[in-house]
Amino acid sequence: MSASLSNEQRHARIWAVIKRIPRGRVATYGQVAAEAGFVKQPRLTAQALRHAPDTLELPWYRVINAQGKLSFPLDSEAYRRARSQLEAEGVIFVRGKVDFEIYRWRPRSAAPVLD
DNA sequence: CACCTGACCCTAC
DNA sequence: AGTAGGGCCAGGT
Repeated sequence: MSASLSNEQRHARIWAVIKRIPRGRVATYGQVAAEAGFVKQPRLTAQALRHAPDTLELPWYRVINAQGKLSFPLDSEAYRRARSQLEAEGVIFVRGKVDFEIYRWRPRSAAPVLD
């Protein structure tokens, strides 16, 4: 991907992807990055989220790590807010984890996997 | 320029 | 299931 993109441009692209995650679905940091055109750069998603202004009202809680868990300390406010939001949308946690088979976001624009 | 760190990921063990 | 180490890329010091 172009290395001449500014951070704001990169963040904006990632924010746009996050906005597309539907209610009751989740996506991983790596998935979001790849969807925005930044393969193997999951940390870019984390960075974009960290810099995201609240006014954007992004569904940040729908972005979880590749293990199906929330990337926050269990006793943090962020964890509680994210988890209750997801549960309010119907996402079920089993032993602190989300089942990707059920809740993973599958964007239509994704490259078709022909087997 | 050389580390160090991160709302990460993957593969072992 | 939990931990360890390496990989990855961008920013900060």
